[in-house]
Amino acid sequence: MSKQPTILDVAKKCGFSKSTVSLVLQNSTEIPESTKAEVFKAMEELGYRRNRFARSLRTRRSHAVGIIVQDLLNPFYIEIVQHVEQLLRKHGYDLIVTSSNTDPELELPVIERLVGLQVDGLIVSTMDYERVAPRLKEIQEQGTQCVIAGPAYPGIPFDAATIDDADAMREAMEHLFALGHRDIGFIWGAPTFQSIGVRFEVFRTTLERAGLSVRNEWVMHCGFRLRDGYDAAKSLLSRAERPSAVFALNDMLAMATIRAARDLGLSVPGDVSVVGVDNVELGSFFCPSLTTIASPITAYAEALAVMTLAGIERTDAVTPDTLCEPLRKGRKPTGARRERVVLRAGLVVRESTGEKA
Amino acid sequence: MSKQPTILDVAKKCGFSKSTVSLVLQNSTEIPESTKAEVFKAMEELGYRRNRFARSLRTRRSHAVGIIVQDLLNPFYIEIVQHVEQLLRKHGYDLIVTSSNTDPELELPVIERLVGLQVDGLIVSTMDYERVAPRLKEIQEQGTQCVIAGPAYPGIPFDAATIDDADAMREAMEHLFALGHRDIGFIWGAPTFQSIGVRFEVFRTTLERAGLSVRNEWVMHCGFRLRDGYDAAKSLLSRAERPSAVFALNDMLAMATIRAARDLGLSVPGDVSVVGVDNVELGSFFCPSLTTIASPITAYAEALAVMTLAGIERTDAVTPDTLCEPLRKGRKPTGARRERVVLRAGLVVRESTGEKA
DNA sequence: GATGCTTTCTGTATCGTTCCAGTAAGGGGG
DNA sequence: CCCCCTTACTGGAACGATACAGAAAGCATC
Repeated sequence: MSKQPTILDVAKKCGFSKSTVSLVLQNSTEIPESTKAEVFKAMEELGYRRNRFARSLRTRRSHAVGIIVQDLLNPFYIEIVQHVEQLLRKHGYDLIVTSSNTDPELELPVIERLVGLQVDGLIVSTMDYERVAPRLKEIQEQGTQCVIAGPAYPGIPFDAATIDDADAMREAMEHLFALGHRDIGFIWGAPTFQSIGVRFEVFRTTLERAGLSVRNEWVMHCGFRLRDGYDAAKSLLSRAERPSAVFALNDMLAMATIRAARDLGLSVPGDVSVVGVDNVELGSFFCPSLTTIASPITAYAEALAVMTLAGIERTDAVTPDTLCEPLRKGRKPTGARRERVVLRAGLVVRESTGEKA
Repeated sequence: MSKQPTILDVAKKCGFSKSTVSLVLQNSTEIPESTKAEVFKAMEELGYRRNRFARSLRTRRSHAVGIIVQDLLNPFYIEIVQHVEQLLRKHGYDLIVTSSNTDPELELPVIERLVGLQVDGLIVSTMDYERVAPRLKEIQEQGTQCVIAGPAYPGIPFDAATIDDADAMREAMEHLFALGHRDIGFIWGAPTFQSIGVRFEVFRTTLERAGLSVRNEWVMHCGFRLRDGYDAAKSLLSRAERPSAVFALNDMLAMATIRAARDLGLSVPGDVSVVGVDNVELGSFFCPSLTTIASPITAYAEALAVMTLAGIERTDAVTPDTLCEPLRKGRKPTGARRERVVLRAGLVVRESTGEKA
């Protein structure tokens, strides 16, 4: 277990001072190529590896970004995470992935864990904005860029990327109406989650505009896990009067709903039509495949990554090695002004919706 | 953006020296409770947070463990990750989750990233053991505990946890034989992945013991993604002569296979029976639900976590604050002797297998 | 009252970087 | 020849914690 070489060892080996080696490491323009080559050669020969702790201690930058999502078992979030990770890595940042596991109580503890890891940026997808916001604000004031992934009030003090699926929701409702459905149920997760509220509002207003109204006994609250969706759907669909179509808050819940219908001897879409949200890949392989609301995941992830990086670089006028030219361009240091990106979702019609029997 | 307080600030505030404050932070037994209380109070009032970089620089410990899995879109790995994470956190370690995304070429780069983060331990699920082993050995020699998650040759120089599904495979084959199946196909992922080789050997020998033999045109090689499985299954099942049952290397591939069968107008299990591996939760909600080989995920994750922690603590006779009593107990510092945990899998019969038509 | 042993606490060196002020060498201009 | 500027490099002080040797006080022992 031999000791790792340090820049001092490298310096001795190549005959320069440790300051010079450090400058080479930072890719400083003050160092001529010939010197860099010699230093790199020495590093190579010694198997030198930069010590991240020392660097971070000195620079107060970890070059890591944390993301907290609601449920890693939902492929939707995995896809986002993977895209964000790729983009961040291109700019020299690592992504640390965490999840609250659909438990609102865990959100703050998980955020604390990431703060403990001293990330430079934080991407937060929360189920309970009101609860985490005060702490996030503190964190942001301490110099850590915070970005909200998900619905955001107009005036919030964070950069945010939002998927606006109101139009897609309306489109989905029109789609169901066109197929003859009038009796539509709604299966949703924890009521605190803001975007759900938005979706439910669209659900209500669209129904009302069509001369219908929400039937409360067809609105099921449940958790976000498959089991929760299954139980909720089963109890919804075994009612004496049951809806002919069901809106599920995400594709996982939609699949569970279909399974529940099948277990009750109902066919999908013959007896019940089901619409999901997220367009996870598995939904197109499910039998029947899911009609769902598709979000522009790549663009969403990109927005999150870019805002995070921009925020980190902005608050950081000091260290030149963290500078990312492509990001700097076109961005004035707006200071308190917050960025807001809104992306539109669309409807994908597949097998799980059909004409009312 | 005020500066974070340091132990020096805390020391000044409560009138002790920074050494004392540090000892309190390390929960040293040398400090009386009364003093600890005073110090904690000062910390509280200042909003002190321990600086991880400084600590890690000094102690050469990051209190972080890295895990690299093959595919985060496969819930099997997510479940493992979640369990491992919980256990590690109980002992004060963070888990950093990464994935090679089923690309063997990415395994080494991802490992390098984790090394760059200076994790104390590394849990590796590799698709190509031969390729990563030399590097892992180096890493281990530098003092980072490496644990292999997955198949492992008897003499390998790493701790390892393995799921032995040979018996379950045989059981599954017997199950298919009992249902009248003689023509069985095999859909597998990248051929380098060691456990697949094991499974295929069991497949072959079981067939041969039943007086049958492997038909090469029914053995499909494909990647691990849903799309790959779908394409492979479609081409397999559209052969003039097709198998009446198909073994898929994991549940994702099994679901894709079922979808492919359906798209070819074949019913499952009417025309084709399908067996998967992993027992992911979604498999029981799929229509038809999956017959699959179930691994003891919790025990597996626990084995991985415990071996990782034990290895970290073992190589680390110095710092008392990393000591974990429950782990130390019953473990002698065996030095070079490597731990090996083997867990047995079992068959879960559900709807996707049935009598041969 | 000198000695030794705890218990409780402290001063200082150290971890491996980066930052900053500054130096030495070389060249050009007056 | 002196001055100034640029280029290439360097020494030493941080960063915020832990490690270690040792000090001071209290008490028991002989």
